[in-house]
Amino acid sequence: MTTPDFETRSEGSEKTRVIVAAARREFAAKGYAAARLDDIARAAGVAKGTIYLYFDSKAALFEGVVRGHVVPQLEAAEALAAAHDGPVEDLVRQLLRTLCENVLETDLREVIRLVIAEGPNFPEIRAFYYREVVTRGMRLLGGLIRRGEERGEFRVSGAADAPQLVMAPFLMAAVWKSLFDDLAPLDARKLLEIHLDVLMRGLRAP
Amino acid sequence: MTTPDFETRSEGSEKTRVIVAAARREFAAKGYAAARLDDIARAAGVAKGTIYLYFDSKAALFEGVVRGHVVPQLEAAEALAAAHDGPVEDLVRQLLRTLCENVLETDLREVIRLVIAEGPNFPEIRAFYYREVVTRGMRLLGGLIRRGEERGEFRVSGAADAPQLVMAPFLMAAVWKSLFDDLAPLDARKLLEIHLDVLMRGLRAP
Amino acid sequence: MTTPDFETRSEGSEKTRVIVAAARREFAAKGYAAARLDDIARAAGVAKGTIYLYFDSKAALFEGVVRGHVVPQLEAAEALAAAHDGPVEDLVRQLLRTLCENVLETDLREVIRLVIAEGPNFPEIRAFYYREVVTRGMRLLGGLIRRGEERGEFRVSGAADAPQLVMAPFLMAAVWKSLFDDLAPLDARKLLEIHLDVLMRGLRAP
Amino acid sequence: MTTPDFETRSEGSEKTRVIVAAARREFAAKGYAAARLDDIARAAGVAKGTIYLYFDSKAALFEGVVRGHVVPQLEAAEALAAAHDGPVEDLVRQLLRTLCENVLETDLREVIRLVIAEGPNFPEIRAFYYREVVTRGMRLLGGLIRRGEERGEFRVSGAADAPQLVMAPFLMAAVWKSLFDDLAPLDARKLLEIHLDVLMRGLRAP
DNA sequence: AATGAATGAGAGTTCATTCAT
DNA sequence: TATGAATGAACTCTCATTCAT
Repeated sequence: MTTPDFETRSEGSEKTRVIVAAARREFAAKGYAAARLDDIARAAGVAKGTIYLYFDSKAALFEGVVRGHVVPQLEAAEALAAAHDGPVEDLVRQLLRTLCENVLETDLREVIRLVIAEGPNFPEIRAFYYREVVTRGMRLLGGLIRRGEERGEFRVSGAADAPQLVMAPFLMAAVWKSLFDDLAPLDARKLLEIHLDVLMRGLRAP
Repeated sequence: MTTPDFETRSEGSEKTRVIVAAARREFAAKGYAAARLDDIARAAGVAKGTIYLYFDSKAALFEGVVRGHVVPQLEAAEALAAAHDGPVEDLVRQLLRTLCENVLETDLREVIRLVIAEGPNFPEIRAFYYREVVTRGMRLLGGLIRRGEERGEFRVSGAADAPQLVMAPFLMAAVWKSLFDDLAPLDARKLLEIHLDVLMRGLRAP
Repeated sequence: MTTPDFETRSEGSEKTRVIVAAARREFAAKGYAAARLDDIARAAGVAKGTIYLYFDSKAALFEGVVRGHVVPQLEAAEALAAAHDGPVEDLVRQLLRTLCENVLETDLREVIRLVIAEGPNFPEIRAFYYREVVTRGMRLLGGLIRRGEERGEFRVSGAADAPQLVMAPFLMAAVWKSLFDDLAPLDARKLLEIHLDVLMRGLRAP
Repeated sequence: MTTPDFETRSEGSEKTRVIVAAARREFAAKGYAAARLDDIARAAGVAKGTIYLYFDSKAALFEGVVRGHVVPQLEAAEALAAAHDGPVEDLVRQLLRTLCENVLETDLREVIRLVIAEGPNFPEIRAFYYREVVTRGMRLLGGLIRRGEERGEFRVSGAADAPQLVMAPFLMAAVWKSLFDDLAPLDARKLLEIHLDVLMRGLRAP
């Protein structure tokens, strides 16, 4: 009757994964409110009632979607950073390129839009996302900038306290591709390359 | 089914303005689907049916919200740019500061979040926003960067073709404040100042 | 505040007639429930509120429609019968022909359909119609058949007690033309002529 | 939006039959527009939403009512005619008596009134009724009259082309009983007997 | 007398959730 | 574990009626 705990849920069964994947597609396509459990069930190839064996509610399913797909990306980034040795610039470039490939150019970017869209209605998702994604991401990037300053690669600017600036064009690209790509396709890689060029020149020690 | 034209709607009557303002607050707080016309009517101090004297449907009301409040900001920016004479850097700084004050620090920033959130469900709003806001904004900024290059202020980089980079931290701040400000308040002005410092250093001619 | 009485209402003013005529068209086209006062007002060239100066309610307006247009037909028939001297058959033929021309082939036949359609919801209309139209019509026809029997034109059958039989094809034609005329046009005159031939042969004394 | 096909709907399930029966009663009592789905659901002993599992809309439910209950009557009549051998007069008398018993004296006669009342608003119902009921009925009766003429029972009159005349008193009785039976009860059998007497005398060969 | 903006009760429809099988 | 028929609360939208002007 109760919902299996998070581990069970997100890694337990193949069926869970199928449902979450179907839910991600429907939520991304219609938004939280307009997505129908009927459609999610059909897309997942299960009966509607079955979803309730794995998730307490539509809201819990939505949480499952957000939880299940973003954190791994960040963990990969953290691992990359930990392993890296050498110029910070190279690492930052590599991180953004990887994210571009794995997120911007897949439907994971829609999960970002969903968090933006539904955040105010889902305090727990907002808090989870802030805690598990935003904080960790900002800490990672802030640390890299500081490392660059210490290595003498970068001049000392306020940027270590504003790591959002590194990610801002990434967010811009995600939003653009979600909203306007049919009206004006965006070459996200190119945008990010120009961003990195300008940013690095702006950060570099004289 | 169709929306009365923009002039009629947004400037027609005091009542229209009251309804749109109430709708903006409700949509911002709950999102399009979860906002209830009952609440909008109550907040506007009119009866539910009255809304339908001014708007054909909930969707049309939402369009009214988006249409009515964003374009004027952009027009102000265009006017500022047209009137400006002198270093481009100063103008760009002034534009972002003005937008920060008028949008980021008011509930207009919620309209941006609403467009992101509901865009996929409202092709007309998406198209309108792209046409009237995004295109015009990008054209304005791209033109400024090019002007800076011609004036010898900026080196020639690809940035004139990626004016999104100038606005990206603005978008980031808008999203952050909408989602996380209670968890981690963001000083948008400071973020934008650091952004401008780094950006200008990145753009400036050697 | 109160509604002017029936005389005032139905004969008092030109405006009343205009409203009732517009109402008849709308009720005939859409039925009572689906007809909108907005449309009736527009068709009558008056404001919606004006209708309420002449009629207490939508129901009262509907009553006005039924009252105002059927009784005169019957009175004309009664006058014709009173004035007639000669074979009953001729008179009956003339009556049906007149009704055909004045009712079946005008939109008055829609009023008949409206009474059938809405009767159960409007006890007063039903009672009025029964009292002022049906009873009088049946009395008239029953009297004519009896007169024919007395005159030796007709054999004595039960028909004087079933005057509905004379009118039944008239009702049939009214309904048919209202429902099926676009699918299968009915020549009401011809139908009535055959009816009269068969009927008279059936009634005639041997 | 579309209606599931006839077989599925009217014979599919017991539940369907229960809903349609309840709907018939409510529609007959109030008319299409004034009947409330709440009441239909309560009368059927199901929840309001359940109706939508079986019918796409109120209109589809109404179609179900009309479709489900009239055609079988006609089929019975056709079977009777096919099986009959002997004087046409006997068969016609028998047909009308059967219809009187099965339709006029049951609430099926209300379905007829509903078709008259709502036909103009339901083109599909009108077309269905014309095609499946009216046409077939007229063909059947016209054929019988012609058979009578060929057998020498009837003289050759135009009646074979006006089979509506046979049914007209039936329609009259249906309408009368629906509208006026509380004010002036009609003995439908008696009316039809007189009709048949007069009609047969009118049709018979000299 | 006439207007038409405003009202608000009421209806059809949807869909997350439940539960007997 | 899995199903899907059934539920009923909640929503948007309509429109007869009112009333200040």
